[in-house]
Amino acid sequence: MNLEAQLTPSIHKILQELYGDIQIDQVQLQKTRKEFEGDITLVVFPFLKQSKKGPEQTGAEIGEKLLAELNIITGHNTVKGFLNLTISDQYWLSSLNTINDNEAFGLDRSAQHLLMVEYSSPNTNKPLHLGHLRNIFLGHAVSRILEVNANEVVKTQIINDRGIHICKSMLAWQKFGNGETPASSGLKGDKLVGKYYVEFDKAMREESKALKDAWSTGNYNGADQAAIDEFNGLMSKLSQSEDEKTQKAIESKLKEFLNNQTQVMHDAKEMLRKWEANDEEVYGLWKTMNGWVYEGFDETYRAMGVEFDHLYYESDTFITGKDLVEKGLNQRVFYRKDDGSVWVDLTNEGLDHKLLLRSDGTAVYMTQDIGTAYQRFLDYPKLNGIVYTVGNEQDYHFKVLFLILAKLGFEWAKNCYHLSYGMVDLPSGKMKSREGTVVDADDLIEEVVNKAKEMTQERGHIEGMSEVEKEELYHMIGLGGLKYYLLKVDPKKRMMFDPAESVDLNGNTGPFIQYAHARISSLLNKADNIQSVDESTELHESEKSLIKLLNDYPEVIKEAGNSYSPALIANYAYELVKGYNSFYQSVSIFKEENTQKQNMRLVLSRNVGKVIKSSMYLLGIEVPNRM
RNA sequence: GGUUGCGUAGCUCAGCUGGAUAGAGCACCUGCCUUCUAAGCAGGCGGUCCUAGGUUCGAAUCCUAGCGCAAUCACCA
Repeated sequence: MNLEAQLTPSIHKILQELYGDIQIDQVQLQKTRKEFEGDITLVVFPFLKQSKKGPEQTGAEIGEKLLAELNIITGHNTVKGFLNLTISDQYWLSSLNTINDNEAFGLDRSAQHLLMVEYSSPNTNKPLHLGHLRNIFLGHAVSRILEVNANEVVKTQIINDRGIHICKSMLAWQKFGNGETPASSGLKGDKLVGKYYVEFDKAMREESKALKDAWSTGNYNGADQAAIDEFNGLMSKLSQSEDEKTQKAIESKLKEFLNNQTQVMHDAKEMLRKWEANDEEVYGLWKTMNGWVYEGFDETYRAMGVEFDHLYYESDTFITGKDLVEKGLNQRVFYRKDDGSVWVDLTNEGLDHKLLLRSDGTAVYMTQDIGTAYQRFLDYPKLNGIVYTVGNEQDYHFKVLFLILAKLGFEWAKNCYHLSYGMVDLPSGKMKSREGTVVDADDLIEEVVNKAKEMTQERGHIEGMSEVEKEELYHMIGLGGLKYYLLKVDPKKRMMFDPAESVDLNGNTGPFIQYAHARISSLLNKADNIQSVDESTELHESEKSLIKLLNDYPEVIKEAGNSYSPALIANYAYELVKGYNSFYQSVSIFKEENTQKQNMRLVLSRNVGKVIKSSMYLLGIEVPNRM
């Protein structure tokens, strides 16, 4: 139990003795700011009415009484209505011993609930990029944070392995690939498939442009009349549009229309139909190319140091989704329009109508998500809830999904949570695949590791390490820096990714924290026979504030769990390391002649190291013993 | 246009359920390695907490309005 929780009841009781009726929530304790003397501060403003005295006098009065009655309080002073209380060194030293005795300090692995955390969830038509990195690191870290908040966690992803986008890559590969494989080209599987996705897009754009030019000059070349009419309608609207916004809207409509008229697009759609009809050749190609992608992804996940317990594929769950929609239709939760499409009416919930099945009976994204959620609760009957790590561009989607699941009568719907995170921007603006500004995940990882290598060699702390150990170290530092950089920002917020800053080693960075751990390891290597702390040892200010920080750890873990925020852990670890560095610089350990003090400093160091390692583990970051 | 989110130092970000003189890192400037790892430490410079009202003993934090930015509102995913 932390100090505040421990003190509140006794202080409340004493205040009642002094002033009569005082509510317990009027007892507001906070940490004493470092410019004042004391450890914990009681805000006295709420008691002025009952005390009928000024803030200074009231504070002094309460302070005297607390000093007399509570023996862990050894002093007090009142500044402008804030009663600062000093807590005995003995209390702090005793808490250090408690921490020292508990190897799993702050961690509750009791697994009382079963949760599923979904993250990554890529499409199988292109490689992972920077946006996925934030998603993956976040989901992975949140999984670990939930695990130490009394949950068992199943880590999962939903792989978007079917649909028109996959067929595009497949078609382009058929047309232009000449049988190229990852083995024949030396390209990573996901990169190879991504290359053909780009090829498709290029072919479609070229054809689309040619079509526009031809049709603009009246050369329709046998196109059907309805299409020609729509084209001319859009063109004349475009020429009449006045403001920029409507013009842009019409342009994008025109573009989409033209894309849909192209032969390659027709072929891709035909391929999708064949896939749904289980056409042997198409299905075989689909299996092969997805297989390449998975091999590529696995390699990237391994480099990232993340893993999954259970994979879901949309090709397996979209049928379930369709069945559930039919069921909902029968229960009159949904309705069918004349054209055969199926909808849900969410106007009572303040939202709109939402499509669940197309008029041709095929599934949309929402349909698949309904099926996947249902399947998960079938697979795990004890499942308490699902956490979806998905960008905030899909806030609306998940709001709708959870409402639909509730309407279908699933009680667990209320335990589904959208872990919504902000987009990652580059200094040059948004990432756009069209403009080639997408930062590839593999490239980025390689870059940060190389940078770590360069900087580590420059420092020269690694003599005597084997080549393997060195490579591991570079990887640990590079990736640690990258993860920390992406995780230290509040997940909910949009963030700026500055490539130069992400490989920085100084200040609020991953390597800064790793470095502290390496220093501590090196210290402990030189020490022998560390005992528990003698509670009469005299405490230096920097030592006391470090012990206070250590005491905060369990609370930080809880808050991080409640708010699904690894950023709280990152910020805490940074504060702890800053505190440790300050301590490290201001006192000496092996030159200390007082053996009690020396031992206490070693215990303190050991436990700071332990908490650094533990908090970094929660972020998915490894810490070295040397660097 | 409707809805949602955001707006804090030159830049990137912390500031928990309202509490003291708003904090870090980067950048810039000063010091500190014959002492346990200088990827460090100590210090300096830097603020209309978007604006205007309101609630309160007290507001960066809560409420209202406005301005700006972003996302979303598809038989896309």
